[in-house]
Amino acid sequence: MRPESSTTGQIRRPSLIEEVRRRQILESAVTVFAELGYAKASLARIAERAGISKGVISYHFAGKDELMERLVEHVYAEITEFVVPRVTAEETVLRRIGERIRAVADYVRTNPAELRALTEVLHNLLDENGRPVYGDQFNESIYQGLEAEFRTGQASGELRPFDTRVMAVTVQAGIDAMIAYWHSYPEHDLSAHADELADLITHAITARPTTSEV
Amino acid sequence: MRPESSTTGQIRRPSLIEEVRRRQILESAVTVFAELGYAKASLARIAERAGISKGVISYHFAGKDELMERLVEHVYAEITEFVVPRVTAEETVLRRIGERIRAVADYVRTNPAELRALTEVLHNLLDENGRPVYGDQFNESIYQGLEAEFRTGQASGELRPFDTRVMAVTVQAGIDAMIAYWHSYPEHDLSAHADELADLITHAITARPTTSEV
Amino acid sequence: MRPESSTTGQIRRPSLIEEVRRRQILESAVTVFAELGYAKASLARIAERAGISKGVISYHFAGKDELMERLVEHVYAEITEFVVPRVTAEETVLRRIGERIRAVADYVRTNPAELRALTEVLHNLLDENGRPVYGDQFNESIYQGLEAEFRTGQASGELRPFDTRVMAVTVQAGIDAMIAYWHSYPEHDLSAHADELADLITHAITARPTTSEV
Amino acid sequence: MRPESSTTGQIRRPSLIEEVRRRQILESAVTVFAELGYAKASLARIAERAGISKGVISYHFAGKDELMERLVEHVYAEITEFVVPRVTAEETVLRRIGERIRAVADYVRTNPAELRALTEVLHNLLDENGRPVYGDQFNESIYQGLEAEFRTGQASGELRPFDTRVMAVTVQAGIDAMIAYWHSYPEHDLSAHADELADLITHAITARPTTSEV
DNA sequence: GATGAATGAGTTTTCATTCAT
DNA sequence: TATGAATGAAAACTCATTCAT
Repeated sequence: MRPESSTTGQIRRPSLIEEVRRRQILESAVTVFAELGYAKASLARIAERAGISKGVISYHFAGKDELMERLVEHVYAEITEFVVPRVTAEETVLRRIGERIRAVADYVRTNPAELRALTEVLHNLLDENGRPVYGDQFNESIYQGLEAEFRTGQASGELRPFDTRVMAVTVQAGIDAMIAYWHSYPEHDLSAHADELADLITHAITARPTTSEV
Repeated sequence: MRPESSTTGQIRRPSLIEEVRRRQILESAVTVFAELGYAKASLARIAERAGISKGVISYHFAGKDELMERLVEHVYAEITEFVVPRVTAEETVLRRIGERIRAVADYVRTNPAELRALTEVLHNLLDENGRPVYGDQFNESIYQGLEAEFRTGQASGELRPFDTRVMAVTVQAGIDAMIAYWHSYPEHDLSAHADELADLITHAITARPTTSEV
Repeated sequence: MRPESSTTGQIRRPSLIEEVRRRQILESAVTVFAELGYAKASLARIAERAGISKGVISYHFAGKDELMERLVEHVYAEITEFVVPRVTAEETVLRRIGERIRAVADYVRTNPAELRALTEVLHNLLDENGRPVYGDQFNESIYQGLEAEFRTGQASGELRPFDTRVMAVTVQAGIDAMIAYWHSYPEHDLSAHADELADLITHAITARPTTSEV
Repeated sequence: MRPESSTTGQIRRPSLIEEVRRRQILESAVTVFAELGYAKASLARIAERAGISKGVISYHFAGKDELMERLVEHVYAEITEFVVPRVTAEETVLRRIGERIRAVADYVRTNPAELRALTEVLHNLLDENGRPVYGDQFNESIYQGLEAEFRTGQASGELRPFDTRVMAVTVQAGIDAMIAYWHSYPEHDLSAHADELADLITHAITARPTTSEV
């Protein structure tokens, strides 16, 4: 058993070697979840992929659930680290939205498995009561970030009035769908899709005279 | 074993009682997939919910995979039956798009389990090689239907020029996300979301002078 | 999965063949618990002894815990069925106590494994909070039966005054120890022990002038 | 590995620090066996309780079995040290028996975990052939001590004639049951039980005219 | 002396599937 | 047609033990 907490109640600082092992296990888990999907991603296969025995996983993680939670954190942190600097470097709301889309596309092209694994876990992991662990609680922070952008743009007159929550949900859905589509059709031009999606959203949100008649 | 084909080589016409049983099983399956999620939906639980023994399922379906494929067909047919007449009754492209969104929202409000179950199976079912059975191949017909609409509108000048495939993927993603969001937050106003989403898409696709600068 | 309850909520009447299987499994379990002790009595070994696969046990019992609870009931019922008629046939308190002891000794000589298995489970089975499932709640009914006897005898003047609870605990302990001793030393004369124990208890409980000076 | 014997063949004299460690481990083991029971008392939990790593236990004890054997010795020695002086201070057989009972009760009230842990190991520890390590071989010395007392009393006429082995087994069982009962019902008056038990045994063994008719 | 790390056997349980009746 | 019964593989997890540092 990995010493989770000492009798002094201090948080144990993980040793270097442990850090390496955990990372290695997480990366195997990413591969396996991405390739085999949630339902077939067993600890045995993750261990096999990592070239270690099953027990090692149990040693470093309290259980499969903790492993998956760490996986989510790990991938999410990695994406954020990649995307956020590129977004904040832009100066207008429209450019920031567009850059967000392109940055995610770039990340996904470089790390094709990561986001797939993240999605698998996010969509399927249930808590002990059968409710999704990351229902939309997970997306919530993304939505709030987008809504803040939208409100800024609406205040400045750059953007038209619209329901920011619906827009946020839809924009994020468009990004996710772009990725899923590319996963299904790897020969699809991801960059072009990203540019087109950015343009689509620009049309949807920018202020200008229009007559909705749907 | 259920006689799949007679010695005469004819396709066996399912008896009435068989049809009833299959429908009963499929409906139990829908409930169980919706409530428990893909990973926890076992044949035992589906049988229990239907009040029958597990063997019956094996008798009427070749296996769990076939049951899931029939479930997908069953729900998809049901949705289509509900949505298509409402869409085709509309006369402009914009109204048809809007009606499609609202019809799906109405369906989902009346049959909350159906689409959830469909999503679970669609997202998770893999073939014997571990590839998604319904990658985006499943969405393909939806995309093509939307693209046809878009091209009609573009030809008539009603819609601006854009990549119809990206638009189709994004519109369908917006609809799916609307449903998923409502599943997470049942108190969310689904009708308002549908209207807002229709408006959003209208802005994104209608022709008018604009200067994209994203 | 064994159909535990139908949708009608009726208690399922176990079929004959199921009854036979359950009895067979319980008897294998008795043997294994008696021979290997609680800690080494695994479902695998019980199945092996019964010549069936592990799955069969899971089919007929909800889990290892239910199996053990059924084992306790099974053995306890068997002993009671054997002992009670012999005890109730006697007419004085002293003879009933003596007959109880001898009857248990006779039972144990005929069924050497049963009581050993019972003791193993009784002593070791813990509930989910780590408390003994059959703490003394199990002995409680035995104690109360003995106390009723004692009070009857005390009321009639046949027995001297004493704390009936302590006496009940001690008498039962004497019986259990007799059995355990015989298990350790199979060549020990169990009948003679039973007679001697009956005599011992007779001295301890009968009314007559005495001067306690311990 | 701990050097069990040097190359000179001498028995290694354990260093002070080693002695301390072993005692610390044994005391943690006592706590864990008492609280969790035999089946759930793992080396991991013992190490955790002691605030050390599992490896330390392996260093100081050849294995879990040796640890348990040392635990038995340790607790047994402690009890003996506590009980024997009080017993030998008494001058008649009856008083020595009574004092033995009361001393054990006093010990157990002061050290509630010790005897519980002892019982757990005694009842469950098996040798490599699956036989109990401490069948009644462990009780043998206790029985012999009691039998010596009884024979002394019988020789002096203080006690009536009876089978000393059966009496020894029963007296020891009465003591063990007293403790177990108190463990189950901590609010039970242990001292009163001890006095009553002593009285009970006095009646059972003292010489006086009686007509056994059981 | 002590530790963290790793192993591999063994545990219970779940499950899709098969089959005789 | 339907059922109860059985199977065997695979799952997650626990554990005593070993070993390099």
